[in-house]
Amino acid sequence: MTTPAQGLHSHVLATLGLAITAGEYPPGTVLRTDELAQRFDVSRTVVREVVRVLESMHLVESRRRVGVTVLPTASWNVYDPQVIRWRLAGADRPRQLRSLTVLRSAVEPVAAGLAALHATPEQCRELTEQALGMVATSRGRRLEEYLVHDIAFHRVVLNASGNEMFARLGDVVAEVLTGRTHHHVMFEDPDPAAVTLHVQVAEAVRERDAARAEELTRQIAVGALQELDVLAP
Amino acid sequence: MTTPAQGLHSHVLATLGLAITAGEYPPGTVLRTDELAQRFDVSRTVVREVVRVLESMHLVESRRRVGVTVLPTASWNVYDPQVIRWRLAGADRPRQLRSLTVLRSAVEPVAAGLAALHATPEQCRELTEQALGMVATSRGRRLEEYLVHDIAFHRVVLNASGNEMFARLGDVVAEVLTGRTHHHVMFEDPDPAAVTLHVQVAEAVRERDAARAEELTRQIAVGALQELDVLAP
DNA sequence: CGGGAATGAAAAGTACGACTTTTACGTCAC
DNA sequence: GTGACGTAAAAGTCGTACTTTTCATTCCCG
Repeated sequence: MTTPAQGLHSHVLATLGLAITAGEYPPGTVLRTDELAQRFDVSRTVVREVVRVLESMHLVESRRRVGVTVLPTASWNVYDPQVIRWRLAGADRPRQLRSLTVLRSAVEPVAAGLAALHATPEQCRELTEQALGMVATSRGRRLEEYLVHDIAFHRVVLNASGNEMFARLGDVVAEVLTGRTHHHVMFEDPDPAAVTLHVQVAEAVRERDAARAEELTRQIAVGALQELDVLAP
Repeated sequence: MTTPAQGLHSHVLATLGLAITAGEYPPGTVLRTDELAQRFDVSRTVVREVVRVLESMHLVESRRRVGVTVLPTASWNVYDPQVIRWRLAGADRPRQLRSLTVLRSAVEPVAAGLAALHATPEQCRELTEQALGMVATSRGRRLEEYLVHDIAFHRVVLNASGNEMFARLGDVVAEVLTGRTHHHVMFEDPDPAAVTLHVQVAEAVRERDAARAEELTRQIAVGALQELDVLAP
């Protein structure tokens, strides 16, 4: 249960962050720093630093004479990669996967369209390479290898879009894809239609066909959403 | 230069965060906690807590025997509202506005489509009300009032989408709209076409016409992007 | 002359204790 | 019942002492 931790701070932060995002402390719950220090057997100094970080993620709010109050989900920094990781590791992983997939379905098509306009030759090459890698590993239960190419592919698209906000979603997409793959108990091979679409996106980007790249990526997104509906209706 | 600050921590955090995001410390710059403590005339405790928060935003990295290293822009948590605010207040505000507007153009149409499916009657009412408010204040240089309605409108759409990730972009949109309005020196009235589109989006959502809501919102987004191109080509 | 191990020191990490400041809450007078 | 007031609880701040990690220099041996 308790992570090894290379540093007291990390350990306490991970434990508390996970517990809060998992809903173990309902919103409104108040924690006291002294109590936490005692519970984790660390100094108040360490606890205070952890609380400050949690506060910057809007998971908690610290007020004098009251204590550290757990905030409602609505105010959490749900874009913080750390928060995303905690939530994906916790109880409402399905809900979280759905939210993130919907976000992907909005962002990635537009990113692909922009990538078609801005991708460097190097990025085009990389894109094609990853797409081919997906093809090569799409049969014979080589899901782990497939996943690597899939993640790399989407990361290149997001980076090539030239938009910094899109680029930073690379980690999120990686988490989603990883979560999805590992959640399906990894038996079936990936959808052949999806594989083909990825190859076509690489083509469209190489040919600078923004509209086509966008539309194809939208189809990939639709597929991902449908897959979710099948899994958790 | 130094913010008033109700709390030493907030003050130091705001000052340092702003300085770093403004690029005053190029990536690779190392700061030492003792030095910072001296500079701000606070204890090392306070500085350490600030550094921990900055670290959680991936603005800096703290390593033993080395110090606190400023990280390159690519690793910053650009979705952190605090980081967004700092950057919008700083030097590369134009770049930042553009990035965020592109993000909006990807997200809001999809959100509007979902809103058409999920909006409660109360949300529909609110949407119509804000759209009408925009119409009422769109003439006679009542830009401040117009802005309030505009922000409220987009916030309702994002919330009504039922997707938590979208909902949390409400603050971002608010910042973008505010920044845009205040940056145009506030003389001209808003584009009448945009006003009409907002009214129509409200209609489409009320009538549960997802495709139309999405398409209309896409047009709003296109308008916003063009506006940017005119301002900063 | 080169490379690897021992050594030293610099800076962050952790701990503790004392003190300050804010503020929720209960009390008492009106 | 309402409002002023005092109390105490908890976070905020500080200073200091100590530990741990790790970079860099040096020195020894091959």
